[in-house]
Amino acid sequence: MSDKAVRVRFAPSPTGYLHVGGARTALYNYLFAKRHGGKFILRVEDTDEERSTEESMRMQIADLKWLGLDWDEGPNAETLIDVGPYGPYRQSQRKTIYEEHADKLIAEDKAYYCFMTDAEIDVQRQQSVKEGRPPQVNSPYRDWPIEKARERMAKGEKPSVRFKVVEKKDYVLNDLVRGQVTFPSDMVGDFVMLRSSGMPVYNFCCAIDDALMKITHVFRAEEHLSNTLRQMMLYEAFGYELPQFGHLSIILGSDRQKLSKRHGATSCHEYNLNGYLPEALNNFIALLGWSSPNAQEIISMKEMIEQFSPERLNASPAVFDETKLSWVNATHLRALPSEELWRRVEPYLREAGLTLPTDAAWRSRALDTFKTSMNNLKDSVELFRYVSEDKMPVGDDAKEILALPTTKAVLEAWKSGVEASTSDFMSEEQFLKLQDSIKDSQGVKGKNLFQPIRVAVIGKPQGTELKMLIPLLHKRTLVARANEVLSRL
RNA sequence: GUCCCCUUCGUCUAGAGGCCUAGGACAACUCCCUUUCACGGAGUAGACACGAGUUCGAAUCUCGUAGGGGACGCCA
Repeated sequence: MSDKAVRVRFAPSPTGYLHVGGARTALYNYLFAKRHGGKFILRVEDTDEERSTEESMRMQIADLKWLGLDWDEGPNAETLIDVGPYGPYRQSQRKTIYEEHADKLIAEDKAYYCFMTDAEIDVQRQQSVKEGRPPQVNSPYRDWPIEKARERMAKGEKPSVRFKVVEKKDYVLNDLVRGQVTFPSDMVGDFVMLRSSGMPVYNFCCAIDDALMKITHVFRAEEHLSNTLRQMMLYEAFGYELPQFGHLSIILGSDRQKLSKRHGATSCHEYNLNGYLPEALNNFIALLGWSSPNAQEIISMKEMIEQFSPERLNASPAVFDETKLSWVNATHLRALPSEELWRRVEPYLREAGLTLPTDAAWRSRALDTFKTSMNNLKDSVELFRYVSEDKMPVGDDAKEILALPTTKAVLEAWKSGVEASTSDFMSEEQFLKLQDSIKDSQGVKGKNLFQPIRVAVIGKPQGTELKMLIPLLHKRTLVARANEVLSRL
């Protein structure tokens, strides 16, 4: 590793929400920067005018913030105003930089104006494929004198600018993840640097920006591996120093195809909405392609920063396993102190419109009894519905219990017992005493005793322990629910 | 088609030539705890893609085959 100050970047294109694959790329870059006391830069690759939107940029920024992946340089999360000495950080605002670079290469005969039309390019490509060659273009404008090109431009024609691939040789990349990778230069044809619209193309601005922003290490997805050849050619042409590259394996869906929308939730935003904790998502995606040296499965951001090293990055693709994510999430969730858990759960409960007691002791008690059955924050809604003052639905699975010959008497005894209680909330001991007295007076025990009571409390025969549940419910709710069930008998 | 990358339990992975009778985690299954459900605890089952080579010795190195993925855009 070089002794230069570490500078890494995450460079998303703003087209929709942040994808989990992008989040993992961002995470690794962030971890590497923090591990080495370096800088983490956010650069927006918005050169595709058709698809890029500021709205998407805001969405991705919000997702990054949610994950806690804060950047040192780049657009400010609220104002979008650039922060840092190497701006602008949005490629659409760097056009003059790219033009100057293109002009330099044209002047040095390392690039040229190309007037080929889409149709001409298409014909060539098809011809190449037919002849078993790679579908590269051979531009007839490659060796045109510059004056001739300028004449046509003066007439209003808008050419693209292509890089001139000249020397036939091998480019050797020492990849941090894959080791030595050799690309023959004829793997690519003369590629476009500047579109006829004047907008630069990914490979061109990526190389220039990484160089100008003094990026030292580039962790990015595997699909960019073969792009690296073009970028190496550009670095060479400009005489810039090449950063270190690490090409990450891609994330697959359960069918082993590249993870995409049809696999279900793929954006961080959806996981956020569905009640996943950012620390859990970070934990889970980090382990898709990286492993902790001490085999930790549950790991905090702080620990990941301490432990992260590219040598433990895995080059083979990984399947995104929702079931394991769910476990990781549940584990993080249960480890949260109750005040913190309440803070996270509260928006979901509020959205569901539940009427709940407001005192802290009640909340923490409720959380303690429910968190073992929660896999995500959203699960809290159904659980808290039981202890809210709201009407509860009585499920079909309660029918069998309600049909028991002893049920009616048990529930009448239950109801009058609750009504006789002197406090608003029964204690665990009071409940146990009441249950015992019903057992004695009705001669019913076991399942036939506690299941009807549970139905009269939560509307279904299975669930949380009654002695935990009852003290969370106000007397009037208990009575109302007992009445509701009794009315069905 | 051409080039590049990848291949260890169902899934994520450990593994840097002898520590491997291949370890861990999720999931599955069994048992324990428990008047239910969940949590928790203890177990069981389950993998080196295939074929050659190198070596005293290969999951690990080399080559080939097969399978998967990526790139070959005026997308990123």
